This record gives sequence, C-alpha cells and structure tokens, in this order.
Amino acid sequence: MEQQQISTYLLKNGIRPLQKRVKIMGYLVSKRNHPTVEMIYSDLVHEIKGLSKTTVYNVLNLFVQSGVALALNIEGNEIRYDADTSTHGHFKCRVCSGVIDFRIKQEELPKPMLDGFRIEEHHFYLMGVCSFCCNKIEA
Amino acid sequence: MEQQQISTYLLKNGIRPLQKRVKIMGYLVSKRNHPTVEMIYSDLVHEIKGLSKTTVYNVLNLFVQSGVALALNIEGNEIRYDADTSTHGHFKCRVCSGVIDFRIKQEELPKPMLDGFRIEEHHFYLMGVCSFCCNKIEA
DNA sequence: ATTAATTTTGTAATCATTACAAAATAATAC
DNA sequence: GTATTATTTTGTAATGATTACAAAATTAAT
Repeated sequence: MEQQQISTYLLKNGIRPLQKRVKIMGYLVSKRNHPTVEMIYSDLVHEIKGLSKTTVYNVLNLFVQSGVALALNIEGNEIRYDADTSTHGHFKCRVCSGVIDFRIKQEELPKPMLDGFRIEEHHFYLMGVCSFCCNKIEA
Repeated sequence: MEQQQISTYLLKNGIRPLQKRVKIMGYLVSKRNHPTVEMIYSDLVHEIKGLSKTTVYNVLNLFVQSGVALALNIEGNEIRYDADTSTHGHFKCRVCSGVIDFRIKQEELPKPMLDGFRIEEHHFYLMGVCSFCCNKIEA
C-alpha cells in the first residue's frame, strides 16, 4: 500500500495523517508480522530521523482507540499490534515466538450465551509449535 | 473443596501439597474470580502468616507449568489465573473489569487450517460490557 | 509571518514480573 | 530423635514494558 492510500485510510478513521503515523501504519500493513513496540521502534528508528519510542507507544494507542489496529495480548509480557482488523485468529509458536494469522469466518465463532452483554471484541488465540519448528524438532 | 481433596489433586499432578500451595489452590478453586497475583496476595496475606508475593508468583508459575491452572492474558497489563482447566471461554467487562467464564464445547471451537502445527492451548476471549454494567449505564 | 493548537520527545515514574542468595521448612538417613 | 540434605520460601534488587509529564518541535489557522 502506498503512503497516499494510507493517509486516506487514516483520515477516514479520524486520524490526521502525520508523517510518523503514516510510516508506522505503513510498517504494520506491509510487514504483517504482529510486531511489538520494540520491533517497530528498532526497525524504524534508522528510517525515521529522531523517532522516539514514546511516539511509537502514542501512535499505536491512538490506532487502537481509533479502531485501525488491534492490540494482541497473547502472552503477558508483551503487546503485539495488528493492522488487520477483520475477523481472524492468531497462532503463536512457543519455539520461534512467531505469530501467524489464520482465517475464521465470523459465523464460525462460537456464540456463547451471554444475554444482555454487549460484546465489542473477539480474540481467539492458539498456542503450540508451528509446522516449521515441528519439522526442525523431528529432524 | 476440602484441603484433603486439594492435596490429593495436587499430588496427582506431581505437585507436593505444601501448606501454602494448598491454600492458594483452595483460593482459586473456591473464589473462581480469575484473580491477579495482587488479588491473591492481598486476600491471603492476612490468613497465611508471613506470605510473600514472590511465593504467590512461584506457586502460580508451578501450577501453570503442571497444568492445574491457566494463565489468562486478556489484557496486557495483568495476568489472571484460573483453576478451571477445562475448555471454556472468558469475557472481560471494560466497565467493572470483572472476568466471567462461559461454556464452549470443544467441538464448537473453530478448527483452523493449520496443517503440521501442534496446537497445545486454546484461548477465546471476549471483551465488552457485561449485562450488569449495561443496565447501570441505561438507568 | 504570528499565534494557537497539536504532536513529539526524553526523562522519570510506575507497575508487574523475575533473579537470586539467604533463611526457613520439609524429607531422609542414621 | 537428631543430623544431614534437598526443597521451598522470603525479601530485596533487577528487569522490562508502559505511562506521565513538561519542554521542544511541528503543524494548522489567523
């Protein structure tokens, strides 16, 4: 996705498309690697002159509040971010620590009996060992 | 559940049923409130003479490793613990911060296409506003 | 170009968790 | 039952992620 498209997308969601915001969203969209703040910061600090880690936190919090990114709390010691806000699940490998998406259709999600509850977010996480690491272990 | 039953249960899972471990498991089992370490510590420190917060951490980590408790990472800033290790989901209310269980049958869980992956844990979290808080807001 | 509003920065504070060595407790051997 | 050994617990300090906040920088509006 180009900078121009990202700017338009942010604007449509009530976010002023300032340079650093566009770059951070561009990173999320293009890498799709569910990065932590640390990963985003260390990857972008070379590219964006004078980027501060606090800015990364600020911008990501803004993205989550505005609904253009999801905060994934798969494990307790880190938050990962995902620009794909459609219905899908996440798998985390305990060997390589990678997080990958898997598709779930909205209608496949269980519909628990929670009468009178307002449900705003669904999170479906799986954990285990990915196929790549399974092969490595067997070998 | 009585102390004796809890001791037997811990033993069966390879955990020596020392006094503080039995008390902490008893707390988890009887309250079923998905407590944080802070909640467990502040509730039990009066009852168990000289309890240390580090011990609560140690014991809970042991419980999770031994498979007699689940660590819930619903939101990034806290881990909650659950002695119910059967298949079920969790709802967290963003108003009152309470966490409640809901039943899901194993066969209701979506089966994503993850060929060659070893799946060890399922986590299904919902977030929103519980019925009690919905009523309060409307009133 | 000036002024006002917003954003970013950098440092310090906070909070949950872990590391680690010493003290306490429990299990085992004699 | 005491001595010895292994395990557990404690308490403090360290770590690491996140937030608070005020000053500096940037952007928008006049």
